[in-house]
Amino acid sequence: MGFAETFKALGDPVRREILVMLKFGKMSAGEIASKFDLTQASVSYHLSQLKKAELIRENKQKNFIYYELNASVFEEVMLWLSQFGGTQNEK
Amino acid sequence: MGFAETFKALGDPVRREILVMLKFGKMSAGEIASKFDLTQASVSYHLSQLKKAELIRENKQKNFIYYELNASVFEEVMLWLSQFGGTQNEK
DNA sequence: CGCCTATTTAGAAATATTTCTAAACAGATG
DNA sequence: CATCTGTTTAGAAATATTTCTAAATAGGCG
Repeated sequence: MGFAETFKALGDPVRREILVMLKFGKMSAGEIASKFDLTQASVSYHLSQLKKAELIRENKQKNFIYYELNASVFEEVMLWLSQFGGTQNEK
Repeated sequence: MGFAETFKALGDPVRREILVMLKFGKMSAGEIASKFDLTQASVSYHLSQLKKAELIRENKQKNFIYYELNASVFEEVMLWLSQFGGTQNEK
């Protein structure tokens, strides 16, 4: 799977904010970019990092590219983290 | 809390390996360093990053510094991740 | 086809991270 | 106290990441 890429992707505040935005539904690259004070090219770079980490999926329609969350990788990350006792078991 | 630091800390493979080692019990800085092909100074740097992220705690004894996991921050990270549907609910 | 519109790619500059070597520090011990 | 052991800190070099501007691509539309 590649935890390195996943955690690196999650390490950036812009990328975490993109993920939070996508919780409320899919958005096009342009819509996402408009929420940040960054060029579209920079936001495109962040989207590519999130996609590489498989935290989001893209889906082309007309000449828009829509992005949406990919819940399964979040699950895998949580599973990995749970090995450190991060649930409400012990204590 | 500071998810930026936490995820950045988790993004490095050496640091993830340190965390996995600490699952089996506390270890001194020297013991940890001996498991890597890196100088002690470099491993010390990684330990400082993990400590800054509060993923580990230190505990001095004699002239050794022992490191151990801090489960509570793992919990917070999992909680944050769960907002993205990363548990076995929906579907 | 020729041209919009939405988005990405390339390449460069700025910034941050990782690693090393050398030096410093802190506590125990002879 | 002088020194040894375990570890960190400082500073520099190597590498990676983030951002920008400018150019390229891709698909739909008149």
